[in-house]
Amino acid sequence: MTTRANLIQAASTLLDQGGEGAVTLRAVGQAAGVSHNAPYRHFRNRDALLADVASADLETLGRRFADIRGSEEAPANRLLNALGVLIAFSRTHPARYRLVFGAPTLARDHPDLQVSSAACLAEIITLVDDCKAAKALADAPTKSLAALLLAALHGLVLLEAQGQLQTGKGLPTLEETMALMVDLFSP
Amino acid sequence: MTTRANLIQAASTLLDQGGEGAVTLRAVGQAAGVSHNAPYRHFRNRDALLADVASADLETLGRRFADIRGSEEAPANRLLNALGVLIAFSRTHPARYRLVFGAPTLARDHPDLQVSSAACLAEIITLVDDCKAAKALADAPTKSLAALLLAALHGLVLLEAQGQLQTGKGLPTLEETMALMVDLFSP
DNA sequence: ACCTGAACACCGTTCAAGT
DNA sequence: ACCTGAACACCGTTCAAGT
Repeated sequence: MTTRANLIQAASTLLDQGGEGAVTLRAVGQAAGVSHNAPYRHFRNRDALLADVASADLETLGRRFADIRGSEEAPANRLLNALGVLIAFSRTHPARYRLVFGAPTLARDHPDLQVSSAACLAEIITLVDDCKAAKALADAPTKSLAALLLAALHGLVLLEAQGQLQTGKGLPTLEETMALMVDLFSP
Repeated sequence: MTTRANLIQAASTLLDQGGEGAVTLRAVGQAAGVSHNAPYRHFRNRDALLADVASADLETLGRRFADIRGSEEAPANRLLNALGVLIAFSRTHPARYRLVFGAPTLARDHPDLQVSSAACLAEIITLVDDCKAAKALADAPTKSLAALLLAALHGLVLLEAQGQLQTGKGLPTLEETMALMVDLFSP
């Protein structure tokens, strides 16, 4: 493993364990077995390291979406499965999820991250297009539908994380609420 | 003006001018004309100050939603107007908007903020209920519809801020995309 | 090319002291 | 009760120096 990959891995682990605040360059360096300013040989600064962590996660998610597209499920279920992957990721890696989908300032300043983000969004757009072709979604602009679905999912994740969406005990889960949305978007 | 109100105001202004990173207690203190640790007499720590800034904005937004509910518009337009208020706020005060709707960690640790947030969400729920009564929205659970609308709006704001939603030049605005969503949610 | 240790400026927070 | 100045621990970043 290259030092650069080690640093990205260390930052990911720290994000999972202690949130963004725990990702100090000193902690990252120590976890990767280098000094606290060795990262500067591989990333312009702390934000650039975080942007690369986010890009790596977006590429992994994009590959999983592509796999789902090739699966045997019906188009609407493929779409729901992809959204389910995002929901699961937001629960197992909340800080990394927030970095990927909830850090607009980071994306604005790092074109590479914008590219990864656009590629991931493009996978969702393809899944939505498949649904439209199968008459499983209304005939509205694909980009608008995809943006609304992804946006709603992200907003629900945040509402849940803020405690505004008391889930459980008979109340609908995020997955069920997204299924409702897809249903309402059906023709 | 009380010192406490001065500090909240100073923090709000700093958020608007330089984002969350600009809100150091030293800068807040200086802008309010007190020392850099005077805030500790009024707030437990920096996060508590930020939570109070967010609560203040949520109360202002809630009052505006209540006004909109009492307006002469049709229920669906009242709902769209309320969503428009949020979109406008996200554009004129992006950092404050992010604090209110995109800082789950802050909300989790500050019950007061959760209460303000729930009160604001309750206003949206009322507007959705009015739409349902007027047959302007499908007969799905009100809470789910309201959560989906608010969530989608928030997600779109973030996508736009990340540059993933190239708006303008013929492409739909956030307001138009939300109008599409409300339309798709109509019976 | 990659890494290290020292150093700098900055920040949140605490504390003893003042009125 | 409210405020201040000094101090502490921590952090991102830079730099001179090492291999």
